[in-house]
Amino acid sequence: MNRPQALNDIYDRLLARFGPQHWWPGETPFEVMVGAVLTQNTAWSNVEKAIANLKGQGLLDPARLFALPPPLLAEQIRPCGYFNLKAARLHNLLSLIAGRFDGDLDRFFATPLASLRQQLLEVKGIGPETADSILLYAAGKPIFVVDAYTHRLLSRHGLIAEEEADYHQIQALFMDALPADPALFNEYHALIVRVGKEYCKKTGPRCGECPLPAPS
DNA sequence: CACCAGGCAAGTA
DNA sequence: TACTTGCATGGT
Repeated sequence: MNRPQALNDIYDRLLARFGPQHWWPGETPFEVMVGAVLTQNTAWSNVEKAIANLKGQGLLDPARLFALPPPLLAEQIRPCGYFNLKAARLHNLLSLIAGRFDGDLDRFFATPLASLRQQLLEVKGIGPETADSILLYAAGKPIFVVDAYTHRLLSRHGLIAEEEADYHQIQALFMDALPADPALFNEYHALIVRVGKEYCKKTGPRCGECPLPAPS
């Protein structure tokens, strides 16, 4: 079976088994964007605690958060780990939005996709996955998000060679195989995380109960 | 106790 | 270019 068909088949099986996932967890685009930075190499349950702190302090707002000195921001996001690093990274991102877009997230997201992605990647601390998560889940752009689960799933099912697994190559596999539909990209990535958390963890995979065909 | 979780950048050779 | 390391909390 060719790869585009395999990827479409996997989507159909995941959707049939798990149903729509309603991602990304977050009430506003700004909250989603902040969550994308805070969840870097971190369990989402810890990010929730950090977001709850910010919300409780009334800080979940571009101007308020940018005005907060990074050491105080770090204190609020402590539960999600790497707090000094992430405070600086968030501040870098907020600085871009404040400086070039007057703190207006809608204006920032109205930037053409290629330019918007490039500007995100120029922020120190925003790599390809964080940029694409913001583009897809906060801005609603047609970009496929590749993460550790995506990489692992394709590798375990023999759809990529381990060393071939460059971020943009994996992204291209999905974007070439699927129509450029943000709702579809959203759902597919969410389903990959869903099956990954339950059956395709780094250690202890439970392939026998996984709705996908067992790896060969 | 060890290992893992929706990365990224900086350092080394 | 290709590895390696630091960053850090909370759950299993």
